[in-house]
Amino acid sequence: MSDVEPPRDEAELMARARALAGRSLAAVAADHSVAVPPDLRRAKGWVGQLIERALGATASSRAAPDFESLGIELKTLPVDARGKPVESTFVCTIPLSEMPDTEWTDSRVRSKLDHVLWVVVDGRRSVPVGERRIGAPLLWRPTPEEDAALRFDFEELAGLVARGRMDDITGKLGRCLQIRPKGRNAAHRRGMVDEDGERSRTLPRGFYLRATFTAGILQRSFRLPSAEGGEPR
Amino acid sequence: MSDVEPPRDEAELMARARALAGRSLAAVAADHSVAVPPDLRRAKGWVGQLIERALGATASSRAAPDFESLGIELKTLPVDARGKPVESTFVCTIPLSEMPDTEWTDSRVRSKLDHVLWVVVDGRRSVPVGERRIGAPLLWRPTPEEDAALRFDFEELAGLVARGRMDDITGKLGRCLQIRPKGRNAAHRRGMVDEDGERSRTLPRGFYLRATFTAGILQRSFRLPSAEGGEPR
DNA sequence: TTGGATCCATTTTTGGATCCCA
DNA sequence: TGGGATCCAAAAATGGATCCAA
Repeated sequence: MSDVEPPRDEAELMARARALAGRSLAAVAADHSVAVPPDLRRAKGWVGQLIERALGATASSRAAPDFESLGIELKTLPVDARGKPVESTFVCTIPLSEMPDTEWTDSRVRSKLDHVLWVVVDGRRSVPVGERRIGAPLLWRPTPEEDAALRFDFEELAGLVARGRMDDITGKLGRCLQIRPKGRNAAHRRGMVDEDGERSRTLPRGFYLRATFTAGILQRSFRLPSAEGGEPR
Repeated sequence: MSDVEPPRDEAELMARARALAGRSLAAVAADHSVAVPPDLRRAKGWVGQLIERALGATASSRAAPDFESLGIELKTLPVDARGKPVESTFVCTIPLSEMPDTEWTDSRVRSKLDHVLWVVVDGRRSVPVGERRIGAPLLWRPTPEEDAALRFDFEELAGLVARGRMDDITGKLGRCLQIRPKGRNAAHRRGMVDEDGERSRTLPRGFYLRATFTAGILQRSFRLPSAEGGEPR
């Protein structure tokens, strides 16, 4: 069971994901002969990579959906005791040179988010990594409202990037989509050459979904369909 | 006695509250190894937090009643020499984004006020904080008349908030429930983005009960049931 | 007396910084 | 370097309210 074949179709993928629900990370790691780290400080992408293996994602293939033939992206989503995301979700790095002439509709952000398999995982630091359990999977496509909200933020941010105002960009911008540093460390710089042939070096950054946005996805998918009753309290 | 367990039921809570009646704040503070401030200018919530401890309220746990399992909210009520409240009572902050689609019945204000344990405390500034005595506790639920009055004010205020007229709101509105600033200082602003993507920054505000309203609660509970005779004077 | 202004403690949220692997 | 993300110090919000000039 150490190497899993890519799922042949959506149904097979979802069946596998549902089979993981309720299992501990230690159990799944054992299935694939993977060692469990004591904590995630030195193994930040460990959970995501474990789930990739377990579901047969085309391992770390670049610039392509995790399930290439299905066009589906995999994202693990760490949550707290109440099921709320505890972290923002990385989407993709900023293709600086492409940004100026890319519309939302054919942007990387949008194609990454077009079809996502969210796998909820216990993200409580108080629980040892191996004992954390995998939760329900959710196959998601943005609703028209979600797409519009993402587009709104994207256009604002893309506008700044296109006008070369990279240094005016902070993580504070964007209601659901934000831009934050993404790289080895703060000293690291990425070179680029702009449209006028000017060279500059900027901090590498990426697009992230705010936790409030992913919380909304989970709410709408898990709360509404299940319970008729209103809000608690 | 430094850490008090949450009361198991209403009877236990009331027994504890009655046991505090007549005691000085210094005495209760000593029981819990808490230092008494010289005055409340720099320790505005001190009395409330002391009583929380003494009664075993789920210490500073947020967005939940003070006595969670009992569904009871704790409020200290500072009074003058004649037993009249000297201050308005803070209820909750305004959830700006929720206001437009919240009815009185399931508003935060109403759920906060649904069941309140009022603990009367000497609030005279002429008396050193430590020497001020705790008064009688009163477990209260709004009467139909009180609920109707609160609802009337709430609906007027909520209407203004919903229509975005935040800047027309002053503390003068509302006969029993009012909206006043609540925050670090007058310069502080809280950002929000409305449904149309418009950004605005408004002064943080909260709902408060006017002192005349809480005075009425005390009157009706303490005066009428005890004395058959008419009004004094 | 009132209502705009302010103060503290504590929890929650943020967003800049950082880590591993292929 | 890009893709998998989490860390964690600092900021902001929340709940406890009272202050004080007009």
